Amino acid sequence: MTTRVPQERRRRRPTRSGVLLSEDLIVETALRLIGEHGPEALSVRRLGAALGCDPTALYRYFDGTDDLVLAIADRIIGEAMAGFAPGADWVAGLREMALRVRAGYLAHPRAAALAAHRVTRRRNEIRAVDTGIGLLLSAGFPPAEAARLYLAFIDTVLSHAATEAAFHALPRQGREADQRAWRDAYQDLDPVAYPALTAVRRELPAMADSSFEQSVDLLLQALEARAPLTRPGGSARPRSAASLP
Amino acid sequence: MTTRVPQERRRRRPTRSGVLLSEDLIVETALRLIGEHGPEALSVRRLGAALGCDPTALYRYFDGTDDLVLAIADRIIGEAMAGFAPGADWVAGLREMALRVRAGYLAHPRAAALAAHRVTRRRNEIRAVDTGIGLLLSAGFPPAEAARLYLAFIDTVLSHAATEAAFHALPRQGREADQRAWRDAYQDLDPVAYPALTAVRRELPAMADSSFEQSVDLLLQALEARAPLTRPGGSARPRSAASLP
DNA sequence: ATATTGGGTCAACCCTGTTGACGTAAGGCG
DNA sequence: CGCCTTACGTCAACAGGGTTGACCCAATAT
Repeated sequence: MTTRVPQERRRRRPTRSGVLLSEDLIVETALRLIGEHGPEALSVRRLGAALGCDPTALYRYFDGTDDLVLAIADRIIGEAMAGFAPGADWVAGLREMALRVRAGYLAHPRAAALAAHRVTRRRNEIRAVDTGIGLLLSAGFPPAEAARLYLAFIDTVLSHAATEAAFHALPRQGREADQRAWRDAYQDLDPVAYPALTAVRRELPAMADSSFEQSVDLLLQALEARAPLTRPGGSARPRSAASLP
Repeated sequence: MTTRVPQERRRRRPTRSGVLLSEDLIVETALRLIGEHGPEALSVRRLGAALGCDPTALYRYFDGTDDLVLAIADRIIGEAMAGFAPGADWVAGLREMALRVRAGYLAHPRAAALAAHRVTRRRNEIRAVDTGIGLLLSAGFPPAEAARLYLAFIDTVLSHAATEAAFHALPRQGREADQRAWRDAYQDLDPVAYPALTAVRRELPAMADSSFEQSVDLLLQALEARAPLTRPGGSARPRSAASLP
């Protein structure tokens, strides 16, 4: 497994350009690079150039690109969940949690696309799991069901966020092509071969939009319907009238 | 500018090693390559070597790596949906569709990691979209809502499948380590700092299991609750009976 | 039989991540 | 204060990636 840098770095030596490298500085610069010049700007060489050091100097701080990406991912999770304090309404809490995770990933699409399907098992992730399961427990779900439902919830949120991030991480060309596809390729179809597509033809351009919130809403609706306790916030959303008492 | 090969290829010319190239042969070889040696084994050069042709010959059939990946994705969809004929029960139809897509991606776990997040805009995908939207229309949803809900449905299915495929694509070592993590790393936690995790401690090993079916069930439950028409199959939802003892 | 052109080949360019050797300066220690 | 160790920044090099343009042969259309 990754032989990470053991402890506090004591000895510092400025680079040729006078910069004092540090793990934090490298991660921050990597995120800035991605934010400014697009997802494909993250490479060891470019990162070295942005830091004003030799690219290979980064290998003194990280075992490789993978290790660096994990460090970035850890920071993203920390940023996303920073200051999150759920209230009494567990449905609203889960929804905000979903939106925070999604925003965190979308803020750094390339890093997210690389680290999306990975279980970090680090502090920030553990804290998030505790928070999420806590919300389901507060809804009255017994422990076993709370754990299972949380898994379904977070897997849905994470995999959707990963999908969106992966799309944003595509090179500009492919991204636009994918969006255009719903207007172009799906428009002139044989009505006999594709009756359903023909029926919803005018709605297809909207398929380029994100389904994240729609999916989360559907999931939360189902969770609320199954919850042993009614939630404190009351039924602010129209669909919950159909839920069980 | 995707200048895809217009129609049937008429002129054939064997490569130096005597192989007759074709779009199908290239895609099949790519899938075999990925299945045998992992996703990183897919490169234009290696694929050329496996086919017994010059690497750049592939550019006569695909605009680039991206185009090839889309063709691979579409073939996986085609394999998964082959022979699928939904009955009157639209919920059951969507569920089978979900399971088929999942099985298709799991059959090629390593290719799925590359392909699952893309819009192929090819024949097999278009047919699948038509089928799925058709099922929602048969449930009585108006066109706009059918399109939006289908997007949420298929995005959930695809992104979950991608997550699972990515896990299955891990080397055996890392997979077992990930599963052990739920027993090990999440077991000895500070009960004060992580109360919820402590409460569900005995259920955590189950977190290593898949949440695919659970998530699909939740989604279908929400869809059924919103459907204008009651479904022909009756309301014998497997969920309530399938809940844990 | 000849003209056309699809498409396989080759060389070249610029990008990537990663490694090993090298040397310099920082910091502990006498 | 000055040595000695070693952290770490630098450099050169390697192997592999995608993609392009020129070249030219042969398969087909006429």
